[in-house]
Amino acid sequence: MPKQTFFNLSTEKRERIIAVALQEFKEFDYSKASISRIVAKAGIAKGSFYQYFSGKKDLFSHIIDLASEKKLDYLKDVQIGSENRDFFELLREVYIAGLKFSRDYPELGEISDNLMKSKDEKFKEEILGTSMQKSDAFLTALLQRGAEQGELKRGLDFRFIGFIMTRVSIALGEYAREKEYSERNMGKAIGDLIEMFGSGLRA
Amino acid sequence: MPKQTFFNLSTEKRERIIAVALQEFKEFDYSKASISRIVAKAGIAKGSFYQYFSGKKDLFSHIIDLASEKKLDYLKDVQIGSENRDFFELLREVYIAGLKFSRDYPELGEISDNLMKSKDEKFKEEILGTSMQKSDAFLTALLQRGAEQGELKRGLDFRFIGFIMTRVSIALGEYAREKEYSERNMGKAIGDLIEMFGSGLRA
Amino acid sequence: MPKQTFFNLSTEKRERIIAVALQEFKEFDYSKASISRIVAKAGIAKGSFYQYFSGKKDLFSHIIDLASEKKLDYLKDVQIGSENRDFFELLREVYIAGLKFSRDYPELGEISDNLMKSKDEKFKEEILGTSMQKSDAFLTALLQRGAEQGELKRGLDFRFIGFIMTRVSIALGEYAREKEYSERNMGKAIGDLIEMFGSGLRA
Amino acid sequence: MPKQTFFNLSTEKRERIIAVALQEFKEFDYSKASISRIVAKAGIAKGSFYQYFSGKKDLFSHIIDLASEKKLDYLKDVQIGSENRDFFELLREVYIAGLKFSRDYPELGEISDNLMKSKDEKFKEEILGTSMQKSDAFLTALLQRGAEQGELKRGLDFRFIGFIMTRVSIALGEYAREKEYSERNMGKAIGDLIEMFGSGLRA
DNA sequence: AATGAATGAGCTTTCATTCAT
DNA sequence: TATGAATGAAAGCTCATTCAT
Repeated sequence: MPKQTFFNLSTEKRERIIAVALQEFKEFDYSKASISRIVAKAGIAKGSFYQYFSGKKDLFSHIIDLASEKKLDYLKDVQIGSENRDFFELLREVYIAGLKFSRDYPELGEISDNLMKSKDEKFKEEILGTSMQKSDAFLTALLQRGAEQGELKRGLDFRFIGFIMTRVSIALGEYAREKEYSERNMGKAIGDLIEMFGSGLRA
Repeated sequence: MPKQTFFNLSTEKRERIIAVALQEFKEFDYSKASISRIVAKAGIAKGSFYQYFSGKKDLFSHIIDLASEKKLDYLKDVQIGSENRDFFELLREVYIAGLKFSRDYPELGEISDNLMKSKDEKFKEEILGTSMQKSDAFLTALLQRGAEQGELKRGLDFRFIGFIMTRVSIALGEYAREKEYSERNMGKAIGDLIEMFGSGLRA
Repeated sequence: MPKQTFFNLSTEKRERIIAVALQEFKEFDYSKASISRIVAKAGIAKGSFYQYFSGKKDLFSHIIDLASEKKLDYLKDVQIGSENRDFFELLREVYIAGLKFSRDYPELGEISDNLMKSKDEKFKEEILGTSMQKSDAFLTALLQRGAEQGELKRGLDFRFIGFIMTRVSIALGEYAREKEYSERNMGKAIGDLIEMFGSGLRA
Repeated sequence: MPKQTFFNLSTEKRERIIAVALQEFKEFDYSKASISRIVAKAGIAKGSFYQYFSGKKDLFSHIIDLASEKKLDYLKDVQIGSENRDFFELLREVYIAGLKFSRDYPELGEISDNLMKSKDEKFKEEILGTSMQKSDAFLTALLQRGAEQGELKRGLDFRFIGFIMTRVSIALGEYAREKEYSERNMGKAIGDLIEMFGSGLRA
């Protein structure tokens, strides 16, 4: 958590720092990202940085928090609650929500995806902390409910399928970023995906 | 490529060095991996290391080569050529081959998967070089053939589906490593996967 | 160019660093000169050095700049412009200026002379950059003017003579440093030199 | 001095080693020259090198000895002894001898010139040892004799003039190497030089 | 005599973090 | 609160020389 001093800053300065940090963490992975570069680009003193944040990890953690928060905003739109929703429809909406988040906050999307792919589990947990990727929980919960409502085949290992679906979600974001996918094509890709998950690829 | 001196080493020493390096690259990503640590653990002099390899990249590159080589050994078993093979059967075999590779060479598997997930495309290409992940080509070729033989639904974006299948393949390895999946469970997971790709998850 | 941080340092510290660096580059040639030794002698942290300079070359380059600057100060006293100046009188003054510079800044003199003698032309140009040894230009210009005003024998290869005169100028500095030449003897040596250049050594 | 083992080598091998070493010391100054590179190019084992020479310095020293020896051969042709030789004629011959040596043994010439220009007096003496640049002695002796025979102006500081003439001799070699001076132009340059030393440059 | 692997002190450079003002 | 100089451990790498065979 940033120190109070950070929140006392003018909005302009605070946002400037975050914007620069986003650029940095987008361009370089955590260990390569440089505090020196960040303070230089943000136009603040080195010492000041350490008055706002306890260190590099604190800043990164804060950014991941921002990402989780924003992503959750998009996921909130998915009306999971209502009774008669089809699982695959919901899944489509979850994927669409993820893509919209990625489109609107490309840096946040890329940074948090990269964290998700990180192999350093200890670090990952340290950073994600309690916020522990709500979106994963989302998918797992969805799957669970689908199973309970009998929408899904019996006998599947849902933990495994959940794991796969999460990775696919991340892959979807990557694909979108790589190919600069248009809204229309994104729809097509997601369509293919849902089709695949729903009734398979077999002719 | 390691220098000739490396290959002149006793098998014991050569394998010791590789084993230590595998541990290091498994634990740390490329930039954090430390030659100092490696030579200390392997019990060789710093200077000796540089008589064997031209540098850190050379060592890493060699390890990736070993991984590609081993993985290819496993993929060779997949009889893609024979006429009447069903696409999904082949896919299952490819996934199984990948998992067997991961089981038998867990460090190689993890290290090369991590490289595949790296966002530094330039570095990736530099390291993979010509060997350019034969396994990806494998999946894409498979998909292509399946489409041509009319085994797959029409209208799918195969580039996208290929991208997803590759990620899923990587995820499969990760899952296996994480959960120390038994042979039996691995079969189950792959079964679920093929079922999903084939006829979907819908009840 | 040193970084701004270097110029922000207290005069005492800045001069201490330069003094130590002068000693180092005087004693060792560029490639043998050691930053480790310099920081140790100057009593600063390794990291600090790299806050002041971008690297060894930067420091060396700065020292050469100082030398050029100082030397130019001395050459400015030579009134080349005035009409009726005899070439050999001017030459004497140029040599005297060089010697005074060498006397007042022996380390700068030695270091820049050594650079001039270096065979690594690429490195030389990189370091000298635009400042490209103003003193050489000085001698060549002088010679040119002398020739035009008919003060010099016809038919001489002035490029060659200029080359020789520059080397002699450097040799003069070396001689002075080696022999700890007194003011008086320096005058004598230069007198001999001018006599030689002017009317030869023949009895 | 090389060890006896070196002289036991076949002429072919010995000469190959020397040829490679010449190339190396010509291209790099002493401290930058690399034994590893030399043995690689010469196609001998590292250990072998240390059976021929006690170290880098020994090899370098041997090369300088070769240079002194060869140069002396050329200087022997200058008939200093005969009574009626004019000093400036002899000087011309000395310079010509030097240039011929440089032309016939360009590497030896460049290497020994570079050593002469070195600032590390201790190293220089260590290397030159007793052979202590016979050519310098030559020039000084010449000057001495010229003075005694009344061919030179009185009152000159001969030690200084000798120093200068030696440097000029070195400069001459450099100039020849740099400009790929033809035999004819070399003659012209030396002519200018002798004219300068003899009766000066003044019109 | 020949080999070439082994050595290790030394190099330049980086960077998150601390601390005095 | 803001500043930016100070820090030092650690990195990758080089190379003349030694040593065991």
